[in-house]
Amino acid sequence: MVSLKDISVRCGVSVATVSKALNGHKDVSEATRERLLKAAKEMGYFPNSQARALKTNRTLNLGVMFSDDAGSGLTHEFFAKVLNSFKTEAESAGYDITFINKNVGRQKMSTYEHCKYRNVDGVVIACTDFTTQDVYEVINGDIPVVTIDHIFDCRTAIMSNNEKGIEELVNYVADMGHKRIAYIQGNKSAVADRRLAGFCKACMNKGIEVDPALLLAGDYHNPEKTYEMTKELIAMSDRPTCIFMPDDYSSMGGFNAIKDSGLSVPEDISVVGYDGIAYSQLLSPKLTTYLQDTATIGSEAAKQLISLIENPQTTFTEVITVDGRLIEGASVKKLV
Amino acid sequence: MVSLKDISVRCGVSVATVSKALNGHKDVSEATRERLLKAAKEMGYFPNSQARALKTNRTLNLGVMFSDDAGSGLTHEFFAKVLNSFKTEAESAGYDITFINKNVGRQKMSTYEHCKYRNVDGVVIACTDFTTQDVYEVINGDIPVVTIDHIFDCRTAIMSNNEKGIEELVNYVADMGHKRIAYIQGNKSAVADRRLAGFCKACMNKGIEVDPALLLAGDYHNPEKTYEMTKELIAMSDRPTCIFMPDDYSSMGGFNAIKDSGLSVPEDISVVGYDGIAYSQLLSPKLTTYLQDTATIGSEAAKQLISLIENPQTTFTEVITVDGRLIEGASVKKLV
DNA sequence: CTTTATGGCGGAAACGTTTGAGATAATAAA
DNA sequence: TTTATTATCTCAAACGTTTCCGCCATAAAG
Repeated sequence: MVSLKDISVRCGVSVATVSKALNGHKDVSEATRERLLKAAKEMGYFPNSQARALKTNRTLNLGVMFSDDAGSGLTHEFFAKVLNSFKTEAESAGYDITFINKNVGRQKMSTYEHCKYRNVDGVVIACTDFTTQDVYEVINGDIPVVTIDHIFDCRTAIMSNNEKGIEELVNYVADMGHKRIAYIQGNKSAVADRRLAGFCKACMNKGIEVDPALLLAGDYHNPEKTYEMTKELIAMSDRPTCIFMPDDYSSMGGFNAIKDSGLSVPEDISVVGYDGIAYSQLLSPKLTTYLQDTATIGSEAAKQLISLIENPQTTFTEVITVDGRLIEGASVKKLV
Repeated sequence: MVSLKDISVRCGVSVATVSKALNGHKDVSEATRERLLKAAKEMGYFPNSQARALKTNRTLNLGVMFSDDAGSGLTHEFFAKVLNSFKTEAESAGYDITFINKNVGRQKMSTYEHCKYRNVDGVVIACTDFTTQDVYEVINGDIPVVTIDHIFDCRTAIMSNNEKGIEELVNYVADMGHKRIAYIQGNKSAVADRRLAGFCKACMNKGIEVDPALLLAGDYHNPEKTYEMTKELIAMSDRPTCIFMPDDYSSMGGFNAIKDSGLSVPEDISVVGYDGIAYSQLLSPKLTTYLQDTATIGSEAAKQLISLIENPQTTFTEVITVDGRLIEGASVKKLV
């Protein structure tokens, strides 16, 4: 690999001058700067990121912390889309991304230690259990952090507007004439709490009674569980006319439960999802759901994180809320 | 951050000795080694990966090169699963992974230059157009490379056994009594070629005529296109009794086309997919498809790549074929 | 008792950068 | 003419490792 030294000997200047020229310092003449830039390009020079990092304590690397359990993680469309957008934004600012985890390799280390070892400039935490020791360590550490869909004190958070999303769905469903609305919730988490709050609030506003019997505890991303819950709801004496599923993916379980009961969507029972994944619009009937703005969530997370990194003095933390958009499918029937 | 030097002054030995003790060199007594290890642990020492990389020219970082266009990349379940498995295997060997691309950040650089800049120890290439300049540069470079689902001379490749997969599907369908089988292919690529070869071969073996009119050019991961193609097939005077879809995701388009034509699966027309994604088993009827062994593909890619890295002398390149498994759903009807 | 091996350790250079402090020369001000 | 200022560049240290080489004991061999 061609180094600063190679350029310096070729051009008859010192290494320092080359470094300064390439980094745009002002104490090098325009003439030599151009000469050096030209030589660097010709020789195919690229800075050695490790050497630079060693000296500057900046790696231009962003850590991504998430749960790679089956069902969440990379194969989760929401996370994949957020990550993709995060990646694009980060890269345009010159940052690369590295997956951070409890590395079980040669050295056993915690997630936070992993961050330190790799010297990431910042970390984004998403789609994971936020109540673990590993997360706390990172949150309490001295590395810039942005969280997605979870709020910690003194840390910037990007929040998908789950409350508003559910509210819009409730309003839509209510306007279609539904009164008995069931809600199969996702697993206990900040997101689930906010959705539930939105659900109750919107129901109140629409004058719809929230029957506790219709609030079931389900799981995100778990069609089997959702199948069961849906069956339970169907078996009820005064069955709901509409079911809120934990998310689009799970809703497939709900669809099947309904079908297996000899009923159909939306004639006999209406269904709404959440997420707006691609598949939801390939179903028939198309699913009425709430599309989370993953592009904005990801890019905003990257922007905020980079801002924290590049302005270390800012102790100011923000909570940024990202709205989504209701997608009207054909899974909710208009009641007379 | 605590460094070797910190440990050395605390324990009254030289930096060199600490380094050697921690790296398991033999020229340090068992007594001092233990003393130093203990101190290192107490002080919370972790090696500085950049400094180490600078000296050893090994970063313990693996580059992942893929296409992040919409439709492929992270949101593609096949790739996501392969990546996840690759990641797990790599991490257990102490490697982290970094996404490699044409970085458009501060410095404009090609993918290969990006590899050099980040000093990745090796690169895996998957799910991308293998005929681009960017890929050639990497293939012809001096970094260890493993490719997935594409074979280059002198480079190790992991191949999902597409040929066998299609063959098994054809055999299954033939055994169910089908004679007129249509095949909507994916976009022109090595994978598509192999699948077509498998298709033709298996048909011959089963004594089934391959009607060119039933071999349509479609796209992978494109339900809309598949919808159209399926419509065309349905409109034919002597309509096929079974359709091979490009992949499971696309098959949703096929399902909808059939439904929209007032027909149903599998009563009127049978369907098989490819990939074995989670959704395929949530459809009703469940899709008969071929599950690619993404876990093995990913982990094998990592193992091979690491082996190439850690045994630099081996000029030996392999092509490793990974079989999958047919999943029998209910989308193929048994003909009398 | 001298030589030779060996086990344990330290010195120091090197990897490729960045950066503040100095050096030099030219220019401007006094 | 002297002094101050500026522009341009070099020196050298530093970042945290690894590793070759050499040193010094002690032990084994002659």
